[in-house]
Amino acid sequence: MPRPSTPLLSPTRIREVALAIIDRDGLDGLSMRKLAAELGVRAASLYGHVATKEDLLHQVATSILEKVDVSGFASGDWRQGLVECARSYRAALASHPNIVPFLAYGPARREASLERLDVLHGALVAAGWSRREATMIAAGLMYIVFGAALSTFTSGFSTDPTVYSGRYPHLDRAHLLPSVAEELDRDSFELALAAYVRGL
Amino acid sequence: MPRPSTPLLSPTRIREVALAIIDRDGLDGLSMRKLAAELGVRAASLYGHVATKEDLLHQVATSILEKVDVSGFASGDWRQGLVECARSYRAALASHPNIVPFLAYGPARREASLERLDVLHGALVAAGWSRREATMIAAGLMYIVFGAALSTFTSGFSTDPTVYSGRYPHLDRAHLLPSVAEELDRDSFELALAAYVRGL
DNA sequence: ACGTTATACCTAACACCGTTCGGTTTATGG
DNA sequence: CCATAAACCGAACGGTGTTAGGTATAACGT
Repeated sequence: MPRPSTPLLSPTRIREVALAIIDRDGLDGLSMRKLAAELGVRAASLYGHVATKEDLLHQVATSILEKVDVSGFASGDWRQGLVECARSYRAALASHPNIVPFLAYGPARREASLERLDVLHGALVAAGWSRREATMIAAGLMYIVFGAALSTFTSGFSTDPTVYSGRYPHLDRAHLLPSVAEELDRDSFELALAAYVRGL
Repeated sequence: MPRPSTPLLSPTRIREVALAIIDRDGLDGLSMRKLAAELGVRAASLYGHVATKEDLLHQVATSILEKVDVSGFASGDWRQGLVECARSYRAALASHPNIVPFLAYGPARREASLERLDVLHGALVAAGWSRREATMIAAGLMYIVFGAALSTFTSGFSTDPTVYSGRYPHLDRAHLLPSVAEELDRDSFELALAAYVRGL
């Protein structure tokens, strides 16, 4: 199949299908050959639109990061701004959890991340924090956001009660967790966020 | 080379060299062939000692997690216990940063993690928190520990000042960060930890 | 001391991966 | 109408994790 009348591929479509595969099959489940197949194309054709697989992943990452909303700082209340910014950040990450490990890699190099970081940093400095303090406070917020988005905690529990019963005295009801994992994850995030902001 | 007089391979030696490669070349820098080569052996020989590469990574992960010390709870002061536990956890992770992304994957399934989690959970319940609260507090602590260990924040900055100057008004000194990244990372972690524990 | 067996390594191969090279056909601009 | 560039393809390269089957030796039972 040579040059078709209407192109089969576009950067946008490639990104969308790639993200869909990541959501469905995980980060390791994305291969250029599989992506091409789902686009009705062969792997080599992708390289006319994308420099490399890593480049594609960065594009997908950026498309997710761009949904983070930092307008909460407009209120002037930096604590509220911090909370709303963190919520928006986590929501963006939680909607595509499989890509978070990649997203966590060097976020400060991504333009979309830097723009938001700049707003955050500026608002903190305007509120009276020193530059260094503002950097550290923003870092701490990112710790909680990414830690929560990795969702490494509650979702890792097994649904098989025999894994825990009798072996870990204080975790003998840990098997209950997966059934309410989503709610517990959100509540844990909110608790951590509230405690952090209050403790500043 | 058939059966040598003294075995070249042992689970311990394999784990040590694997970790050394990960520390030196990153998580993606570890391949079974390279690992075998550094052990003076061919790749296939590894499979007599290790079920799979993922199995090997879990073994390495466990060997790191086992160094986490939760004895800080013996003091009876749960806040202090939380802080010391988090410090120990982060120290263990920070000494092998390249494996953290793998470590972050489902830590609650690992025996070494569960043991420590059990101690943490028990101490919080003993201090008067409900089971659910204890779970969430422990989760929040893990958010900060893993978020900080991913070190995704300060270490991601470029050393090239032109990347930032003039483009992000509040980050115009961001290029200074890498030179003091280690100290800033530690301080950011301590600040986040202190704020979190105080805010509980 | 000798034969058997299990051990600990090997070579070769499979199926997959990301990526590149050199075509082939067709849509598009002059 | 022709030249050119676009968009896709087949085939290949070197790499990956992993398996099957082979081989020589160390260790063991008699």
